[in-house]
Amino acid sequence: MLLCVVGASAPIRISGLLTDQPELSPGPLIEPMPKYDPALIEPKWQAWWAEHDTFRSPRLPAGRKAYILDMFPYPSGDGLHVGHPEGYTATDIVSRFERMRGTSVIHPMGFDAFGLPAEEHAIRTGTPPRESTERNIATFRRQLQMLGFSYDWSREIATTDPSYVRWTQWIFLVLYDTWFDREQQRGRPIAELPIPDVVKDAGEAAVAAYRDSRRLAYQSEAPVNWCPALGTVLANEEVIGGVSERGGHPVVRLPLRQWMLRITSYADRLEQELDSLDWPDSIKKLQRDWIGRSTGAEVDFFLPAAGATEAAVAEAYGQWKQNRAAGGYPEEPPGDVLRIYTTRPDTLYGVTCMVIAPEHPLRVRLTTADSAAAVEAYCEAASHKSDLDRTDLAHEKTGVFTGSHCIHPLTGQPVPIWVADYVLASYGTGAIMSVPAHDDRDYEFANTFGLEIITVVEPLVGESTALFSGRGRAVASGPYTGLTTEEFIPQVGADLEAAGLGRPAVNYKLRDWLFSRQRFWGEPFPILHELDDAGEPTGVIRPLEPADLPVPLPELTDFRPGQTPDPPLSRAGDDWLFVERDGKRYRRETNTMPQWAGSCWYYLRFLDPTNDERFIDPAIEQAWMPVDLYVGGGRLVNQGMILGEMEFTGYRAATGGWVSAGEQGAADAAMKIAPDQVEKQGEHFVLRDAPQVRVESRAYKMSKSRGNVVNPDQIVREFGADALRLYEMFMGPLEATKPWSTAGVGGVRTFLDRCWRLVVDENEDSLTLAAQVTDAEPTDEQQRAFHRMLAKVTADIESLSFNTAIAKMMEFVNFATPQQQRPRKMLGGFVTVLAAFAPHLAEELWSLLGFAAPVSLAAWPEVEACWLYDQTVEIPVQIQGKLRARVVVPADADAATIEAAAAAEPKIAALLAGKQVIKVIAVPGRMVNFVVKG
RNA sequence: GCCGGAGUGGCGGAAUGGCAGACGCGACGGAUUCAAAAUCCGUUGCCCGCAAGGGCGUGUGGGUUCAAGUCCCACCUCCGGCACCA
Repeated sequence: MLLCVVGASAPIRISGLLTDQPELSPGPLIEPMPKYDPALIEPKWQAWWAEHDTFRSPRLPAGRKAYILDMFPYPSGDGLHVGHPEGYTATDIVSRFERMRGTSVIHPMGFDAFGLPAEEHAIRTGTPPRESTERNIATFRRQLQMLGFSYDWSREIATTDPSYVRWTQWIFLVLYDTWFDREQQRGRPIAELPIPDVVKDAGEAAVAAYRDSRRLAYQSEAPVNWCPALGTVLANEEVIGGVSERGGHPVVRLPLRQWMLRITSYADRLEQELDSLDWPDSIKKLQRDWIGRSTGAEVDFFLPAAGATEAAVAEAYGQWKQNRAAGGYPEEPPGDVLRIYTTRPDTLYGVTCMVIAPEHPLRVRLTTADSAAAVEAYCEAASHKSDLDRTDLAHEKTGVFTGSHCIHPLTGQPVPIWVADYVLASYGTGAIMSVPAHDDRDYEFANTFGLEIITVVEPLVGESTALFSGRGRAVASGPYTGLTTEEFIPQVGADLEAAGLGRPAVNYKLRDWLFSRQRFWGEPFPILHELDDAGEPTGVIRPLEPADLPVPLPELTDFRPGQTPDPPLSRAGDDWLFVERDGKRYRRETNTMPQWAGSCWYYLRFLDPTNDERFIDPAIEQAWMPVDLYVGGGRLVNQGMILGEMEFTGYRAATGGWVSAGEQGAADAAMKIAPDQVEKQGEHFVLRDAPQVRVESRAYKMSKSRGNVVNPDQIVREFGADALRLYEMFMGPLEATKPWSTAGVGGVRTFLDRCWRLVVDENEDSLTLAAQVTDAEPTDEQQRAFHRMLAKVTADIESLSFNTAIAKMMEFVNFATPQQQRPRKMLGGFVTVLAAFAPHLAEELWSLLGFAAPVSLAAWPEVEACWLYDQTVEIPVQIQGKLRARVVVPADADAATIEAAAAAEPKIAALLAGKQVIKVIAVPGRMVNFVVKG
């Protein structure tokens, strides 16, 4: 330390800015800088931290550990907006705080870099997505570093890195090679799938097909939103009112071969595991609703041959029932039945029509010649509606009669079959029995089309109404009449099962995940399609070997979509597209994976980002997981948790498992948010209902309402990074939606200026410690002020209440500013606390005070409890609960003492005179209340 | 429609059932200055009052309690999520 002491109590001149260690010198001497100038000190300390690897985390934690994870940002071309640094600053404060308390902290950052915007940019400009993505990442990295976040940058990853893509593709291979064992409730290698004898007997192709039907990753024909004019497939959100959001072009729903993930296999297990998770009930409920488990029954309705006479129908129906009674209920619905799912099999006698989804496979067959034109027109129109349109708008019921009937399995009566888009093809069996008297939607439908309404349930109490969807007692229900709903459902379920006409069933709102996109900028699938001699696909699929990974993206010059929904990769050169293996010719899969394929496991790769052997070393994972703090989106938690879970299960299955069964509960919850402080905040905080959405929309509102984007670069230039960080934390609790106010940044900047002046004399020409900075011991008053501040800030960081922590630091500065003696020891302690929030300024002040850098790794001060309590306290005195006076009493005075002191207070004595005191409540150390009469 | 969450000064927001409005912004006053900026020190919920003092105040209406922003009931408003899942 190059200090030149001019006089005992004279200002201390500092000719070097830092310390006496030459290797720590920040480089060229900076001109005298008596004013707080973040533009100088912030880059200086960022460079220092980088040079000294200040925030590098160990490979394995030593002692207490904290995995502090941020939202995985998509590096958009616009760079960071002011919404981003909020969560990032919060986690950075905790990271710095924990580090200073000696915790092993891992706090990484990376980029979720696949995605649509880069591709659209490529289409517009011809720039390859990789180029623009790398440029955008560079901007993001620069901006994040500019804000002084204490990331371990040596762990930076991007989902687009070939070394990362490799493992994303590898995970897919594991999923492809895994089936879900319902009995054991876990994934197992496909080779262990028991093959039924009937399948075995049918030959190798049948066995392969059977396996394919059980794999966690499988192909299916799923409807997508195809916009011919834009030449692209659109997400549901991009389709509004049947036309594309951009351009207003018509959109059709058409089935395309897609890759799916069989998450529904996990529905029960996920729901059960929710019980064991230590999450707020509201979040659990959200999750539970999302899984949407419902129980009920499947029932088959007999479909007579078209045009058969009444007698022939009766005959065939009788035969069918006999066969069913003998052969039981078939796994898959045969062609002669319409299978429906209902949660209320007790309303079977109230069925007045059947309704199938427009996409129902039997639709064409069930449509009679007379009705064909109307049904076709209806379904054509429905295909132009996205799922969103069908559900979003006013639920006006539409539909059309197919012209045919089925036979009621209990009454033998014919029931008309309609097509209506309020029935979703993707749920249950895609067909329902309509019971207008006891279902809102069916009631509306029946009213719209003048269908019969038959009441078969009456409320247990009160009057019967035209529409009653509650539970009650059965009427007009044949042998079941008189049963309550609770008795009826199991009874009829058992009867239907015995008769082979139906069975109890469970359904989920949760759907299997669509895992493929017809896009360029995503991970290619490590899958080959076998071709025959004519070059046509044989339908045989061959996964690549792990050694073949990563499959790179081909070089394309034209990223534009084509006239058909063929993915851009199908236009790749032959050298990429066609592959030979074992003398057979293959064509690569040309779909790509969705953005979340890479982003759902980023938190694992951070722990072991350069591992070439595995996607993560199990020992490392076991040591660092679970994530201790995550401030980000609930939606991300949803999908992250569940996909993470699914991949984990697949992973364990594939590798023989390294997580013992007993530990699964804890390890499975990949995004589990563990530390106590989060629980204290409960749902208000980290586990907000859908914080990601809220954060995004907040940023949107901020920028929209102000008419321009608030750019962090500009704020940092004007006020400094420390001021921006502090502002984001100070304006309110973390979970609240806060409007951006540039004036508020000025307020916290003033606070930082005041911190600066506690240490530096601004009136001198050169950088000079303030004359008040001394080596004296702090006074008792100073000790009290400091330790109270310290205790509050420490507790507030633990509960993530940064706004009140900052308020307390401001109070401390307000206290310290007029102090004529400001002991170096006290200032050092304050700067240590400040370092978690405004690290650049803190480092600078720390050095100026003569301590060895970095304060970022200095020990967090211990709270000395003896300074937290006064000898005396001032307590309120109330009469009838109204504040009338205050008295000063010893802090440890008992109830009788303070009561006496209160009664003796002149004003109280005057008010009590002539009144009868009925009761006195005296709480030691808190208050006294007199209850009087008269 | 269903499920959450929230309503406190001009504004952002504090407040284990025990002094409502910490802290900051804004506003006002003072010191400093030739003057201003900056800085420092004050005042600042509303109403009545020269003052001492008093009254009213946490979306609305009830309730529990010696005591309610905080707990209970009903309602209003806003925000968020889910939403034709049979």
